[in-house]
Amino acid sequence: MKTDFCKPSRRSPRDRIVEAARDLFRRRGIRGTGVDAIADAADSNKMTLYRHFSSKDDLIVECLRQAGMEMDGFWRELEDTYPGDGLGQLRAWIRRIAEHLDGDTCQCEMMSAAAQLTDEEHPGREVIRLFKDAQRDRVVELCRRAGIADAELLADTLLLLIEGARAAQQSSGAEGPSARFAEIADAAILSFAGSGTASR
Amino acid sequence: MKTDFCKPSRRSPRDRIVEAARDLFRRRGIRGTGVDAIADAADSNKMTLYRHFSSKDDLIVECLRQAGMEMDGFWRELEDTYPGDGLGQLRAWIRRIAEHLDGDTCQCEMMSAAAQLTDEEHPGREVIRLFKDAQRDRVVELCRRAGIADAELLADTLLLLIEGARAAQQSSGAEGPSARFAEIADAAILSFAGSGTASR
DNA sequence: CGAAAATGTTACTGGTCGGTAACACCGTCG
DNA sequence: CGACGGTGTTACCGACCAGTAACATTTTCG
Repeated sequence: MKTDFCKPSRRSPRDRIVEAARDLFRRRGIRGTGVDAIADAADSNKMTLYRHFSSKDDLIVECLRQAGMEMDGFWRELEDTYPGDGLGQLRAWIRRIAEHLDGDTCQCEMMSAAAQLTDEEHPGREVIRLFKDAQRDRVVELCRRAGIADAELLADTLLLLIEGARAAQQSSGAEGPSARFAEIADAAILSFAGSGTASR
Repeated sequence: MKTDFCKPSRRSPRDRIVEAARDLFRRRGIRGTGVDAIADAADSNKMTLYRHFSSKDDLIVECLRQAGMEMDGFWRELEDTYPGDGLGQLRAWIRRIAEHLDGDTCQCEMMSAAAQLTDEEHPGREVIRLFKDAQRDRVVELCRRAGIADAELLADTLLLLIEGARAAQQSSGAEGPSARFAEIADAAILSFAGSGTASR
């Protein structure tokens, strides 16, 4: 039995390290974050870190994997909330992103990581690629279920708008073009939904 | 009189340093590029670099400034080619960006720099902010001249699509959503142009 | 309890990086 | 010529950083 009644927030060192790493990577960047700082922020130490991860790159990959799994969880959550309702899920997705834009932390580590892992051979890039591909497939499927005629085109449009909103947030700040992201994305959906709805 | 007939490509060390820095920053990232590598690539040396720039950050700022000036030149070029034709300039702008997407180098250093300069106090962030604001104003003006009713909304839409295309290029590769950027952007312009044209 | 596994602590290595000092070189111009 | 400004070369400093070794401590569990 775990005696976690007095330290309920205390998870395993490994989990704390990954959590701390993700936080620091978001705030200070991947290259700008040293392993000592990660271990320190995780209230652990460098040795324990290197017992769980063979290298910093290994830790980076794990962080990206966890970020991807969290997104998967969100997708499932959406499916549960709007079962079979592609349009509802699309809209909820957009709403969620718009909310998270205002937050200080750019929720999607994938994009900023892609900008920082300049080495094309970095193992993390494969994780990013797989995630993006899966995300695109999912969005295309949602568009299709929403009865959009050219589902791929709307999906790509929305994906571009989303990545753009995140990027604009970083370069132009919250008052820049990203401020009207939700409005713009909804308009895109509307214009596609109006032009053609499939059979069922 | 300068005897530059035998070395016409040899510009001043300062120019070569900035050029080399911009190239390396694009390819290996800002944090991933050391000053030694820059001086070396510029066929110069670290001392000369530090005689022209007080620090690496100073050099970064100069690189961003030059990138901004090049874009200004492109805007003027557009105005000369399509004088007074907002729609033509918008379309040419999109075409140009789409072409540059395929290239190996992400032409706009501003965005990737924004992702890498995690320090909010970095002097380069001010340059980026100013550039983005000016760019937005310019695009809004073009939309207005194109007779778009809600010029700001189309401008923000296009800006999001463009930033998104660049970001998607980095994370998903050239075959991702960015492949259809031009198509999507043109469709956005069309949908706005159809819904309302101003007086003159 | 007692052994084993996991975790923590300290100190270290080898390398990189931003930045500087001292000095030598080389063209220009008076 | 000679002074001088811009440039190149070498060596160095201090800070940081990824990763490791050796040892002490705590936790887990039979």
